[in-house]
Amino acid sequence: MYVTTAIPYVNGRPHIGHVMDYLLADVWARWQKQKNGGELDLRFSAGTDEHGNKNAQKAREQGMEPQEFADNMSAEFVKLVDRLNVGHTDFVRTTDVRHVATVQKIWQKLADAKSPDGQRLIYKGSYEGWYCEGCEGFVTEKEAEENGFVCPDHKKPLVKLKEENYFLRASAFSERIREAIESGEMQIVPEFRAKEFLNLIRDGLADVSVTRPRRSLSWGVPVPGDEEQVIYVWIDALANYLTAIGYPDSGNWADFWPADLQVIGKDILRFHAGIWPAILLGLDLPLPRRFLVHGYVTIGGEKMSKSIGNVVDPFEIIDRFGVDALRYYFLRHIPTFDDGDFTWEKFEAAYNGELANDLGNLVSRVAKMCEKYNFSPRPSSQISAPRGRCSPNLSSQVGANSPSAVACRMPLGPDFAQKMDALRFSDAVDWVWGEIQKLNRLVDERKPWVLAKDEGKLDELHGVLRELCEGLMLFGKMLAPFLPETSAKVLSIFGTDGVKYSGEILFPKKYMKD
RNA sequence: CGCGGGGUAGAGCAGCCUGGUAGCUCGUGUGGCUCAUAACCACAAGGUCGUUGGUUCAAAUCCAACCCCCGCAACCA
Repeated sequence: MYVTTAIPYVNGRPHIGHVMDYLLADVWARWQKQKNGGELDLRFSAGTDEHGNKNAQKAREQGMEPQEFADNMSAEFVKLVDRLNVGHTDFVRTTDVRHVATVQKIWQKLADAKSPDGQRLIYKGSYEGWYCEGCEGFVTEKEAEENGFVCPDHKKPLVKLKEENYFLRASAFSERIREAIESGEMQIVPEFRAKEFLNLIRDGLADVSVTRPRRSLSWGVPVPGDEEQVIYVWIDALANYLTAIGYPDSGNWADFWPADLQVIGKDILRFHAGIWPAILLGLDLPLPRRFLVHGYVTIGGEKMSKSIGNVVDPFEIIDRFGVDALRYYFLRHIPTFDDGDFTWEKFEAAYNGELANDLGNLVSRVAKMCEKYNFSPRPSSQISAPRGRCSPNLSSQVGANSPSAVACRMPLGPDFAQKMDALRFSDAVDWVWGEIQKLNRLVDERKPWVLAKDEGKLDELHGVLRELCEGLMLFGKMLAPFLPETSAKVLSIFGTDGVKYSGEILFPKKYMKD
C-alpha cells in the first residue's frame, strides 16, 4: 500500500496551507491500517522540491548558497510533518543524491522510449512564452495579462522569449489518459475535479517542455548526455514519488507501485493528471489508482499571502492548542474537497465548544460516574462472542465482555466506513460528532445520579454506564485516524478492565485573550 | 453563448437527484439538571429558500430566462 503527498516548493517557511496534504494522507493511511487490523505494509512519502531559480534567488537574497538555504527550509518541513504526528515512512528531497540519480535514470528511459505511434517520446523543440529576466522564468499567459505584462516583483516588462529545449510527447497519451480517468482506472476524487480536468484536455494533452537551457536554469538536474540542458520541475518533482520507493533498481518498489492514493492540492491537479501519467506510461508503469484533490485554506475569507500579511504558522497552533486540536480543525472544518476558512476565532470556538465541551467533558463526566458508582465491566450474557479483526493482545488480555473487547469487535458501522472509503473525511468526523452529542443526551435522559440513589436500580445504572463506555470506546476508535493522541487516551481510560481515569482534562478550555 | 461550482435564519452549512409540515452547528433568549472542563440537556425567537415566469392539487426541490459570487481556462509546485 502506497500513499504520497505533494512536495512543497521550499521558497518559504511552512504555513497552514501545507498541512492539508499531510493530514489527509495520514488519515487515509491510519484508516487503512485500522481496517487491516493494524497490520499493513505501508509506504507513505513526503518531501521537498528544492531546485529552480526561485529557490536559488531566495538563497542569494539571504546571502546563502542554494543548498544551504534548501537545507534549512527542508528541515522546517520535516519538523512540520513530525509535529503533525503524520506517520510518513519516506522523505524525499529533490537535491538528495539518490533522487538526482533516479531523475536521470527516468530521463534516460524516456529518452529511449517511443510513443505508441512510434515517435520519439522526448524531442527537441522550442518553447515561447512571456519571460521575466528578473525571475529568470516564464509566467503563464494569464498571469502576464493580469499584471499588464510587467513582473510584479521586479517591475520589469516581460519579454517574449523563445528557447530551445526538450519536449515530452504527452499528446501521444491523450486518449489513454482520458480513458483511464473516465473508466476509474485512475480515479480523481472529487468527481468535479475529474470533470474539470477532462474538460481542460478535451482537445488533447499538449506536449510539454521538460528542460531549460543551463543559462536560464542553473540549479537543477542536468540532462544526461546534454550538458547544455537542465531538467525542469515537472520530471524533477514528480519523480519523487518513484524515488521514495526505490525505483528503478533498488528495494522492492514494484510491491508499492502503482500508488493507492496520491494527495494533492487543486492547483497541481493538471500536472498530476496530465504530465505525470504521460511520464508513467512512457516508463511503461501503471497509473496511480486514486488522487485526492483538496482545496485551499483561506484566512477570514481571504487568500493567504505574504503581502496581505495574514499567513498563519501551524507551529503556533500546535504550541498553543496541541496537535490533535489542529488536526481536528483542519480535518473537520476545512471540507475535504472544497476550500475552507481559518480564523483564530473559529478555531477557538471549535476547540472550546467541540473538543472541550462535547468530547472532553463527556469523557470526564462518564469516567467520574463510573468511579463514583463503582461500575466495572462484568460479563453480560447478551453480548455475543468476539469476532472480527481485533488486535489480539487487546481481546485476549481483558475479559471478553469488557468495554474494550466489546468495542474491539464492534463494527465501525456502514455510515462511517462508507464516508471514509469515499475519502469524505470531514463528513465522517461530522457523523462521529453527532454520535458523541447523542451520548451527552443519553446521560441527561437516563440520569445516572438519580438511579444511583435507588439500590434497586443498580442494574439499570450499570447498564447505562456500560452503554456509555461502549459508545466512547467505539467513537474513540473511529476518531483514531483523526485524533491519534486523544483516541489513545479515550481507549485507555475506558478500555482497561474497569475504568481507570487519572482525572486528566482532555481539552482544557483556552481563550486567545489569555 | 468557453467549462464547472454556488446564492436557504445574524454566521457557517445540509436538504434539491427520488416534489408534500424548511433542518443542523454556532450565536441570542428562557428554563431544567448537578455526573462533568461555569460543562450538559430542553424549549423559544429568527428564513419572501438570488429574481421572474412556467409545470403541478402541491416547488427550496422539476423546467425556462435573468442577476450576483467563486473556481478553472495547461509550463503558477
